[in-house]
Amino acid sequence: MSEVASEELQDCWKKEQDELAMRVNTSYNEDIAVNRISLVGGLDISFVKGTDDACITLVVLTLPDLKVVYEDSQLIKMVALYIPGYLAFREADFFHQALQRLRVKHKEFFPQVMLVDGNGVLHFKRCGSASHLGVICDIPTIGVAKNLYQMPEEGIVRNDEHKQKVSQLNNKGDQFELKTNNQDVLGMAVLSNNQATNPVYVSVGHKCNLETAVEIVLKCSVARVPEPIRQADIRSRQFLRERFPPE
DNA sequence: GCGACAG
DNA sequence: ATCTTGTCGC
Repeated sequence: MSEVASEELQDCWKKEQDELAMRVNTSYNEDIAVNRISLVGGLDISFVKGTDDACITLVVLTLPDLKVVYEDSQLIKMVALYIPGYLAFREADFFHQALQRLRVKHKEFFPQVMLVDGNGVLHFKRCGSASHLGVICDIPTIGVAKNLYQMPEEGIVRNDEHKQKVSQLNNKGDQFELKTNNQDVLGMAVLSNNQATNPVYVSVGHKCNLETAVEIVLKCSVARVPEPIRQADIRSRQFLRERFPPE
C-alpha cells in the first residue's frame, strides 16, 4: 500500500473513530455487578508467520470456575494494515461476526462481558479496540493490553517514574492508576499474578466502569493474561498449527 | 518534520 | 503480530 493511500485510509478511520468515541459509555451498570456474571468472553487473533492468513477465535468461559463452554475459530484473510491507534479497524468486523454467530447458534452462551486484547479508553481518542468493539456490538467490554500504549502528549509514558511504580507491584491485585496530565484516569496497571513482574494494562471498553473492569480481570486471571484472552490465543494458534503444519 | 506507537 | 528451550509450579 502506498504512503498516500495509507494516509487517506487513516483520515477515513479518524472520522469513524470520532463518531464511535462519542458513543462510548463508561457509566456504572447494575447488570455488570461482578458477582452476577457467569459468562465472560475472550477474543484473539493469530497469524500464519509471513502471511495475511489468520485465525480469529472467540471463546466463552464460565465464572468463577473459568471453564471454556464455547469456541469459535475461523480462518480469515487479513487485508487491512496495522496502524497503531487503529487496531480495531483490522479485526473488529471479524469479532463482530463471531459474536453474531454466537447469538444465532448458542444464545445461551452469549457472555455478559467481553475481554479484548488491546485498549479501551486508554487511547488518544478514548476509543481503542475494546471500546470500538463494544460500541459496534452494543455490549460491555474491557480492554487488556500486555504493553503500555504510550501517549507522550498526555503524559502517559513508560518513563522512570512508571518503571518505579511497576517495580513496586508485588502481589496479585497490586495496581496503580494511569493518569493523564489533566488527571484523567484512563486505566489501571494491574499485577494479575503473583509471579508476574509486569502488569497488564486494564481499561474500560464500553458499558462498565474501571473498578468493575479490574475486578473482572482479576477474577479471570490465573496466568498473567486473563484466561478468556489466553484461551482464545492458545486455541487460535492451535487451529493454525493443525491447518498450516510447520515444516 | 521527526519520533513515539496496543496487536 | 512472529521467531524461540527448558523450566518451574497451580
